[in-house]
Amino acid sequence: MAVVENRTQLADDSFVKEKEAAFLEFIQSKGLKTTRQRGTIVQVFFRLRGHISVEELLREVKRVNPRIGYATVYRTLHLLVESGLVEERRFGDGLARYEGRNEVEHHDHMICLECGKIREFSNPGLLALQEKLAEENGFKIYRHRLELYGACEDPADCKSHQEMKGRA
Amino acid sequence: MAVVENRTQLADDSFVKEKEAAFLEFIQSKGLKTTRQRGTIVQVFFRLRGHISVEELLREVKRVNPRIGYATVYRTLHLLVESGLVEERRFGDGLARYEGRNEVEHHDHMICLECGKIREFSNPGLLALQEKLAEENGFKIYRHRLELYGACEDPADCKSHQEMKGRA
DNA sequence: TTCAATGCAAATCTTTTGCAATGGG
DNA sequence: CCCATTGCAAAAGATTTGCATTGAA
Repeated sequence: MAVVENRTQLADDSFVKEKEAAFLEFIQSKGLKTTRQRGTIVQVFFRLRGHISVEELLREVKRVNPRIGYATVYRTLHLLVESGLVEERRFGDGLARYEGRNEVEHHDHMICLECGKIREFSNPGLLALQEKLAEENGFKIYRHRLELYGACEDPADCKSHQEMKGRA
Repeated sequence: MAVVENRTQLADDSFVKEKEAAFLEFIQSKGLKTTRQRGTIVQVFFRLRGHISVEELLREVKRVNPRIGYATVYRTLHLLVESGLVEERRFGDGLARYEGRNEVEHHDHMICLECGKIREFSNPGLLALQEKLAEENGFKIYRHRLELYGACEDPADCKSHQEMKGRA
C-alpha cells in the first residue's frame, strides 16, 4: 500500500512529456487545437504532483505566463478530465481538486482533519467487497469514492502540516 | 441490508413529533429560541424522507409559509446538523443534500448516474476492513464516506426515475 | 482564411452575511 | 425590555459564459 504525500513533488521531465503527448493525441483526435496556453497548463499540472486546486494551479501557471487566467485553466482542466488523464475530486471543503491518473491505478483517500495531509491507499479486498454488495442490490459500479476522515496517529507527523482551510 | 428510496415518503406524525421534540431540546439547551419558522422547517424536513437539497426543502417550506427564505432554511439546517439530528452530504453535483440521522445508524450510498436513484447500504465487514487499513497507515478514522457510482441493473427499475440534473 | 481558443469581465450558482425590523423569553 | 431571529438584499466564493480579439491549421 503506497502512501503518497500531497506536497509538491516535482515529476521528472520524461513523465511530463509522456502526459503532454497523450493530451496532444486527445486534442487532435477531437479536432481541437494545440495552443501555447494548453501546453503550459498541462506541463505545469503534471509537474506538480498531488491533489491540486484550480487556485494552486493557476498560481503556478501564472509564473510561466501571467496572462493566463481562470477561464483557460478551468477549460483546460475540463479537457484533461474528458481525456481521462485527470480526475476531479471533491473533498468536503467546497473546492475541486484535480489529480493525475498516473501509474497508481485506483486509490482512495485518508484525510487528516487536523493538518490536511492526504494519504492514498488501495486494497483489492475492498473492491471485491463493494462489487459483492452492489450485485446484491442489482447495481453495476462504474466508479467509486471512499474517503476516510480522521487524524494522523503520530502527532509529530501531523503538526508539521497545516492546510485544510474550510470546514471539511 | 436495507435499501431505502430517495423518493418522498411521508413519515408518520409520531416520528416527526419525536424529531421536533429532540430539536427543541437542543435549541433550549443552547439557550436559543423556538420560533414558528424553525418549527415549520423541522417538521417539513422530517416529513420528507431521503436526501434533500436546500432548494427542495425551501420549495416545500414555502407551501406552508411563503415568507420563509433561503437564509432561514440554511441557518436552521446548520442547527440541525449541529444538533446531530441531520447529516450533510455532498455527492458530485455541487449542491449539499441533507439527510436525517434516523434509526438507520450508518450507511453508504449507491448512486445511479442514469436516473439519480440513491440506494443506501451498510456492511460491517467494510467497516472492519477500513479500520484495518487505517491502522496500517497510522491513521485514526472519525468518519468515512463511501459512494458507488454506477447504474441500476434493472432497466425498468431505472427508467422510472429521472433526477440528477448536473454532472456527477 | 476560418473557426476554435483566449482573456477579460460579467454572469451564475450555491451559500453566507449585514442590517433593520420583528418577536421570544 | 433585551437580544436572538428573520427576511431581504447584498456579498462572497467557485465556476461558467458571452464576446471581441487572437492565433492554429
